[in-house]
Amino acid sequence: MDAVNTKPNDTPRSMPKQARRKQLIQATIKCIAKKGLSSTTMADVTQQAGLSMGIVNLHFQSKEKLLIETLRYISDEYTEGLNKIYNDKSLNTEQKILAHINFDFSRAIIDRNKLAVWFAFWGETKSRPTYLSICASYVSEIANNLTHLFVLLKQQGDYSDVNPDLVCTCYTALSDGLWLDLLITPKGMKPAQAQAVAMHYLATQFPEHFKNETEQ
Amino acid sequence: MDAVNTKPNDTPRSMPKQARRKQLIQATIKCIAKKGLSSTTMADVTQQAGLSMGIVNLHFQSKEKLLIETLRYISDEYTEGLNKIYNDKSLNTEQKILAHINFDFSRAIIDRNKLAVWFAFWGETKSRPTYLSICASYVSEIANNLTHLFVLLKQQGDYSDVNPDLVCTCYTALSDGLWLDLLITPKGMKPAQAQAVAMHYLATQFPEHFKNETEQ
DNA sequence: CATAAAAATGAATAACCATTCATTCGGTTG
DNA sequence: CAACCGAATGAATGGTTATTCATTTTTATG
Repeated sequence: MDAVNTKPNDTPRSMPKQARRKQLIQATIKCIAKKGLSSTTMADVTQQAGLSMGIVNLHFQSKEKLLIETLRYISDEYTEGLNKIYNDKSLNTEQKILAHINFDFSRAIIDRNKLAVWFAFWGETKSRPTYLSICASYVSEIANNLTHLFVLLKQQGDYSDVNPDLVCTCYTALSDGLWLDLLITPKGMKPAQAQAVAMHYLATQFPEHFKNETEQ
Repeated sequence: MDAVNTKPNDTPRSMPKQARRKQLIQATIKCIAKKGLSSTTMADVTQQAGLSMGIVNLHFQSKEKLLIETLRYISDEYTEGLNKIYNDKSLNTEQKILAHINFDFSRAIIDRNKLAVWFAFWGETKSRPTYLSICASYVSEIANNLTHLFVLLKQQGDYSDVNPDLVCTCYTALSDGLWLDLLITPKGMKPAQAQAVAMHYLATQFPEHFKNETEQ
């Protein structure tokens, strides 16, 4: 009978519409993590948010639209975090790549609640074109940016054999797979360890820049 | 109004119980791929199987048990395929690793219907202890076997810097991430290409054994 | 303070769905 | 062929759930 409050303590009715939507989306994330996508109900979500039954339909029209906005929310959070790094003029190429990896395994991203949401939606992409197109668009955006970073880094060392496209595909897949480890073997795989695995791969491609620090 | 028949054309009532169960599990896989886990109903599954409503409860007691057996089915298919390779006396270490990779990207495994099922269940592991324990057990079984192969291969070359545990974790995560690519960007990522990415990683660790054949 | 507008409520509704079980079907046995 | 028995059927049941909307509560305005 605990944990029934995603609401920011005081939630006046005057708060902007967007804030209430965000509150409901965050409640949805918690519910999907707690009960699974297939058995989160409107009642669960609204109760988690500390609000009443009709509220979701008021703000999102339907459950399906709430789910779509939830997927969009975590996609946007991810791509915006990466874009901020990519656009940061104070970082050089190597630093941006390091920042990218740090971000991929940061608290906000590898939160198991959110990981559960990612996988739940991925599992439905085949049957929901809307989910698929949201995923396809963030995937291609990120790939473009990251590949470009690898192209730049390639020019800064003896890396004639490196294929930036391949490295981007490989790094991205590796990172997704490590997220799975963090989700299903939380006791066996810690965030720092996952990040070390990702670094290990980059060290194979850019040894002059990313020292292999694997100890033990 | 097509595709409503997973049943092996003739399905006499006399067929062994196990065969009917398998038929229903295969129908379940198709339904999860077609409609998503969250909206496959008993009616969908039984209709897909060409049978009547009550049949699932007759053979599995409940929908939940059918789903558990479906997860177990694809887990077993995967681990049994790998164990067959691992136990094949006619293969040496290098050949076993190659066979493992071939298997990971073979038709039967990267079938998008089954990939959708994997991800759907992974998305529910956080809320379903039973799903989690099934996943945890196949993960550790495979890791043990694959790590052992890397230990053996390490002894067959100048690989003193290679960490077999790390390579196993990295390869496994990479392979899972590539499955995701095959699921959500089927047009951008082909099976052969995914396999090439996996080979590319292994070539970084065991260059004497796995030549890097990346062209283009 | 009075009034209007906006936001939120939650009981009622209608649709949906897993499960049950009396009945039917098909194969086997003697 | 008759009698039997396990397998399969599918209409009926009861519980669940998304959605609606008349009502209430809160905020903004003059």
